[in-house]
Amino acid sequence: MALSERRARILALIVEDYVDSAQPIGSATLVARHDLDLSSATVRSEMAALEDDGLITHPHTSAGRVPSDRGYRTYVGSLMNERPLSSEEELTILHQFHQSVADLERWVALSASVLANAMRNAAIATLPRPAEARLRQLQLVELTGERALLIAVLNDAAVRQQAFEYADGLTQERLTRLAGRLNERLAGRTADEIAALAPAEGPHAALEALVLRLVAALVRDEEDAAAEPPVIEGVRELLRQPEYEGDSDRLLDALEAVERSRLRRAIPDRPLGAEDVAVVIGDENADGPYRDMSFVLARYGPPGGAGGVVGLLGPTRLHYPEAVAHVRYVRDVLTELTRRFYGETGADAPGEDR
Amino acid sequence: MALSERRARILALIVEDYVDSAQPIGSATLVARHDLDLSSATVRSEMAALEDDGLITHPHTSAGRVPSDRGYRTYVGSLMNERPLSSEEELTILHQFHQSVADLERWVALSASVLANAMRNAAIATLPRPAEARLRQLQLVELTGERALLIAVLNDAAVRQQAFEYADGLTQERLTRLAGRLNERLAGRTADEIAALAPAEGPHAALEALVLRLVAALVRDEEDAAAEPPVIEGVRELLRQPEYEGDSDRLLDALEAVERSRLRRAIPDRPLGAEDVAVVIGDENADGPYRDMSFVLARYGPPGGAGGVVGLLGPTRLHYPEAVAHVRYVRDVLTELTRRFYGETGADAPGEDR
DNA sequence: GATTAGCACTCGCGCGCGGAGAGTGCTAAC
DNA sequence: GTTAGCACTCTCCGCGCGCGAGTGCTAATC
Repeated sequence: MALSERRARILALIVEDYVDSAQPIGSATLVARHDLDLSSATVRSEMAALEDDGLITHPHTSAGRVPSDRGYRTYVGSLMNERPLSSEEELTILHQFHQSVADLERWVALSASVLANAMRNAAIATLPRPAEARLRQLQLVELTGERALLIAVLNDAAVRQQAFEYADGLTQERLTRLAGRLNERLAGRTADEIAALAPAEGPHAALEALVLRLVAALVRDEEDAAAEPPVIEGVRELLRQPEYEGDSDRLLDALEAVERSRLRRAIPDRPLGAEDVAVVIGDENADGPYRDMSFVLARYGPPGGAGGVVGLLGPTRLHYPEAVAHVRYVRDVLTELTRRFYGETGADAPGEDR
Repeated sequence: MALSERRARILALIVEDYVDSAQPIGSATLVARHDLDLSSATVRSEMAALEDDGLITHPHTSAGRVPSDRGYRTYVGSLMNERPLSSEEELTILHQFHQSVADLERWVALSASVLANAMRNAAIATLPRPAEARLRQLQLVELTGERALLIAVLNDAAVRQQAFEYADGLTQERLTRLAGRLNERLAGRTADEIAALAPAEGPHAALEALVLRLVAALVRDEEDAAAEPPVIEGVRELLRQPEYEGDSDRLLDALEAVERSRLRRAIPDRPLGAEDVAVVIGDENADGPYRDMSFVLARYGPPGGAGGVVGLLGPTRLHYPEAVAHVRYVRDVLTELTRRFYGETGADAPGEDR
């Protein structure tokens, strides 16, 4: 079903004009706008053929054409010209990162914010997750004699905490000693390894067992990419898109789509490691509210190392070339920042392949 | 300008009917619905008087009456019957807390969620802030030889972290020793006290000075109630209210109003300590997007101790009696949970008055 | 003097209609 | 294969109209 060059050109023009104008594109308008050496009648017959191929549709008989999801897919897959960012655009983006404080969590949120602003759509980003979570160090802090706080530092420099109760006389001294002993045994271990350990015999066995259980759970959570929902920015930009104008129902649907807990389930497994920038269009999405939206996603972080996902979310009517270019660039910036944050000799050195 | 009993009764009925139906209330409807021993004509003249007093208005000449902000204020201030929750309702709420894990942050979010569900409106809650932040313990963890992580546990059991760089040979051993020394000097101190300390003389003075600065900043941040924006739940419930139906512009305005960063500035200083449950109606709000919304807020947490704010956000057309009752009850639950979390002998004992 | 019945009047809302405009699909000629 | 021409289809928008809810005023009643 290879498209003739002319037909492909027309599809591309329809996509681009429609993305710009949000109006169905008629044959005459198309010819006029682009000074085509074709009559509108010819364009009409090509359009009819494109419609037979399922690449464009009619909202109704007497309206212009609109790309279908398959039309967008074809456009993204083989028709569009990637448009690398100008160095000016790159500088504008870099500038925003340089103005921010040196904090990875802030950077992740900023990435989404930058993308959202540049593309006038919603953007998402997940906090980095290590390829493999290992405990680096733990600390126990007495709170009240019956309550204590377990603090775990993981190999990716994340800090997790968990309060717990233990009826039987907690003192800071006892906790500090226990933490010291456990650190010797647990440092550098994964959740599975920690869970497999038996507590040392002795008067503190019960407390130690409790702490072991909690640590194992914290470390396991850290590996779970779905544990923390992604940040989302630019919801208002998204909802201001013409697709939602005056249509409160669709607007509320979209609002449901951008709920963080829902996004968490919708995105993470998508852009598999190597893939450059993944585009998921309309009905390629499994979950209902995303069926008329598109994701443009990329994984950031050094290969095999700690990483997350960053990208755009908008109606299927997206400026895909710009979107891909922006996501790629922001991803690269974020990868570099991640690498620098964890140190060049990062905890998760390249070479481990999962 | 004391209202006659009858006039007050009519105002109350208008408020209640309008809150229920979201439709302007006409004189005849009012009489019919409540079997009043009055003719619609009498009610009409009372309505005219209420309108002269600025307590109700007309959307247009031939429509029924709608309470004005002042009307709501009068109703809330002296007309409404407080409606304590039934024990059934209380149980439903308690049940939701008991099903959740024992984590204060979770509880705070849950409070908002419970309120939002019960009242079909948005609800907000801020994380507890101590009346006075003191350092409990700190820990230093080496990351890469040039980067390290500072972890501070505060008296309210909050854990804060901050990565930092130090060019000159960081080893875990050196950091652990420094942490031990600093803990002896800093435990129980406030931000100001920490900032005033001079680093000990010696080879580690520069590093110690750096850490001191960072710790002081972390502790100071903790006292700042505005540091962390409130959680918000039930946005969709709010936006489904009839005031926004089919009116995308108002809907987007409301969406702006529920942005966390905006809420942070809009709420915290409001419900001053002792006040029971504070109601802020419509144009009593200073910030634009809240001018046609109402807050029902309460402070939670033991008096003088760590606490935050929890409450409702909805259109001015709110079920105030139910809202106040729900906010009060959830506040009480949250206060109790906070107290229990920090221990009965909590770090911030009652008696300190700021 | 307060209350009420009666009535004219107002105004928003929903509905059907008609014309304009944009665009299509088909056919016949180039 | 391409194009001019044309009939046809639909949406959108403005208009007028009648309905219904509700008001405000007046005059009669308790």
